[in-house]
Order: sequence, then structure tokens, then C-alpha cells
Amino acid sequence: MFDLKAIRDNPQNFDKNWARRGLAPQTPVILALDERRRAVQTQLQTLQQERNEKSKLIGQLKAKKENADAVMAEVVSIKVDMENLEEEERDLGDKLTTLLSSLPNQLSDEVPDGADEHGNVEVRKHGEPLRKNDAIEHHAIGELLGMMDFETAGRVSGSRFVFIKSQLARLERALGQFMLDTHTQKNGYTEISPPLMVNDTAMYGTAQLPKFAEDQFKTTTGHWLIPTAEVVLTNMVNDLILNEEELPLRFTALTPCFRSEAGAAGKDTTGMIRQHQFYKVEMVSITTPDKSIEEHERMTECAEGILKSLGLSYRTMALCAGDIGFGSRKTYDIEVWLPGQARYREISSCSNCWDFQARRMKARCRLKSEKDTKFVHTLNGSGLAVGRALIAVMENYYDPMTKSITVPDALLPYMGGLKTVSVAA
RNA sequence: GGGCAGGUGGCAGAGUGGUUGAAUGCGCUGGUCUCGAAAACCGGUAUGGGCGCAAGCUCAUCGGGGGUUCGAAUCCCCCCCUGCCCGCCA
Repeated sequence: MFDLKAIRDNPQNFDKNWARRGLAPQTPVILALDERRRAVQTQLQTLQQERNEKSKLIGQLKAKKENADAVMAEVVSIKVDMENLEEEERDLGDKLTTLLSSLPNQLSDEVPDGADEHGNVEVRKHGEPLRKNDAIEHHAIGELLGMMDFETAGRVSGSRFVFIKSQLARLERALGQFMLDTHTQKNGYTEISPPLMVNDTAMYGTAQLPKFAEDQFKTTTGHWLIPTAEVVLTNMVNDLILNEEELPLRFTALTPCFRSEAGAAGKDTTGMIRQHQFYKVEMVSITTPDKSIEEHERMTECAEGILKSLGLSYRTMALCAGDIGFGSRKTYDIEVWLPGQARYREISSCSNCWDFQARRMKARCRLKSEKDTKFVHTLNGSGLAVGRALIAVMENYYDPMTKSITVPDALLPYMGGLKTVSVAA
């Protein structure tokens, strides 16, 4: 959601910014609705004031046992005048909210121009891509080891699900534990075990609703399965006014994520790159407005740190205007090198949502230096997608000669003595 | 799932139709007093919106939504949540 006063003051800036995402000018309609609504509001409030005063007068008259019939008749007629205005006010308000809640966040000036992922800009790179002629993809490795079973998943659940078995399941679990421990012990995040289902309000707060309902799973009870722990972790502060000293808040959680992948038909159909369900370790930060830019860099480094510890090569991309998410002001994607595909694939996305979600959630803070409350800034980042991290470890650490995956050093404490994942062991 | 009791300001807790945005206490905060502190005393202390250069005026909000009424925190209806008892259950 947006600050209407700011739009009023500077409509052309908003339109120019939205144009970078390919949107037509929006402010003419917004301003027309806003102006009309305020005019109606003012009229209505004048009548309400009159009604309140006269009603009080009636009370006073009655207390003195005097006749109040004439004043009561006046109030009745005021109420008639109010009815149309009330309806118009509600109608204009609804229209305005509907329009505003469907518009994406304003972009930072630092976001590069571009229409799609080709416009993304590499900001740094770590390690060298591992190129091997005999590199194979994760699903081939998994099936060869007998530890990744898409066929059974198809029978039991359908497409875009998988059974992971045995040591490979343990490796996936180790990855999640390692990431959580790193963020809680080294990076200052508080571990949360959150609900995996949320209500409409929460989904609206982080901007999955109203626009992206199609991408979500909804239960028969009206709950939504979280598409990412961002939803629950960020909404922990909804409707709160936080004190400056309590900030920043840093939360992390390891949760399953559920996505319908509507509109992704035909994309990544083989293997477990794109599933309806996957584990992810999420980081969420809630900051004061002046701290979110540095927090964004910090969070991105926390995510990169996991890849470094795992000995994986990656590059960090600044997403361009055409590829950046709806709620984000600025996003870094981290792409890990997959030898089997011989390309970089997204494994983390770290976004600064600025006050966009906070406005929807009514999440505010009180600064010592300011009298009024301010909206907090919210940030979220994957740290990392566990399923994709498993893929990366498999493809980067697989040795076709021994048909085994070497366990990265960082995961050894979590593997109960296993140094490799292989059929023989 | 059945029954009962509740949801009021940062917290506790009054308030069952009339100048109640809301008593009182606690907390917080400014001041007086004091060498300083404590105590005591005095004052301030919700959020969002509209109008206004400003001072200020005003509207809305007592879980959410609708209704009755000249007037609703107070009455009626629906929903949500919390607590307790019973049943069921990982």
C-alpha cells in the first residue's frame, strides 16, 4: 500500500517509477478517486458533527425534562442526507483500496532497468563454476543411488512431488539443520517454529493477496498453506507498534513451503527443481526505516555465507525492474552453480520490501526522535532453499567413479559419521 | 464437537442507552521539592483520517462486521478469538 499524501505531492514520480515495471500511469485515477473521496468525507463529517451536537442537546433537554421533539426531527433529516454520502464514501474507499492493493512496490533507484531476467546485473561472484564432461543432473544421481523416487510420488501425490530416501534424506535434513544453526548461532536470528497455515489477513499483509491467490493452496477451512515462511515471520509484527529499542527483529525458520506453480506448466518438469512442496530456511528482519538498506546487505551476506561454508560456487545478481517481485523495492538473487545443468540457478532471493508490507500489515515503530509513529521496514531472504541446496551439493560433490556424494565438511557434524552418500554404504 | 464465561487505553480494571475517548490504580513522562535520590504533590500520557500556513477544530475507533435508536462501549444478529468443564484425538 502507499502513502496517499506522497502520491498527491509527487504523482509523476510514482508513475515514472511504476513505468519501469511496465505499468501505464496510475496516479490520474488514484488522485481523482482520492480527491472525490476527501470531498465527500468532509461533507459527511460536517453532518456527523451536526448530528453529534444535536444528539447531545437532546440528552441535555431530556435530562431537564424539556421537550426535544423538534431537535429530534432535525436529526432525522440530517440522517437522510448522510445516507447517500456514506454509501459514496464507502464505494470510493473500496475502489481506491482495490486499486492501490493491486499495484507493486516502488523500486529503488539502484534497481537496474530491464524487461526480464536478462536485465539482471551480476554484483559479485564466488568460486569457479565446476565444469565436467561427465556431470549429471541431480535426479539422475538420486535415482542411480535409489534415494530419489519420483515414480512413487507420482502414484501417491502426483507431479511435482518426490520421495527422498535413506542417506539422501538425512543429507537434506543436515542441510536444514546446518543453515538454522548458522543463522541462530552466528547471524543473530531467533529461531521460530511457526504455523504453516495462515488466514487471509496475513496473506494480504505480505502481498500474496489479492493478486496471487492462484499461486497458493487454500484449505477447506479457508486457511492458506504458506508459500514461504516470510508470510508467517513477517506477520508476527502485524498491527503492532514497536519501540525503537526492540528493533531490529531477526527471525529464522525452517519450514515446508507450498506453491501451486500455476502457470509454470512445462517449466522444470524433470527433477526436484520446482516442486509443489519444498523445505526452506527463511530469514526475516524488521527494522527502523533508516536501517533497512544496511540490513539488506547484511542479510544477503548471511545467505551467501551458507554457500561459502558448503563450498559451492555462486553469483549474486541485482534483479532488474522487470524481474523483481511485486512487494520488493530491491532484490538480490543468489544463484548457485549446478554442474549437471551447467548453469547458475536461483537458490536464494533477498528483498528489501521497505514500508510496503508494513503499511498493509499496520506494523509501526516509535522512534525516540519522532513524535509520530513510522512504518517499519521489512526484509526477507532465503537462507537457503533446502531442496535446491540438496541439488547443488549432489551435483557438485558427486563422483561418478565411486558413485558417491562426498559430504561437505560443514555438514559432517550432522551426518552421524557418514562421510559419503553412496549405495554401498 | 457440546456447555459455560469473557474480549474496554502500555498493563490492571470500572462502566448496561445520553456532554464517556472512556473512572480509578499501575506504568511511562515533564515539573515542584531535595546537595542528590526516594517519598509526596501538580501536569502530561491511544491510533488513524479530514480541514487548516499554523494554533487549532473535527470525524472514526471500547475483538470484527451488520442492525435498532435522535443518541450505542452499553440493546439485537452474525463471525473471530481467549479461558474453564465435558467428549474426542496426535
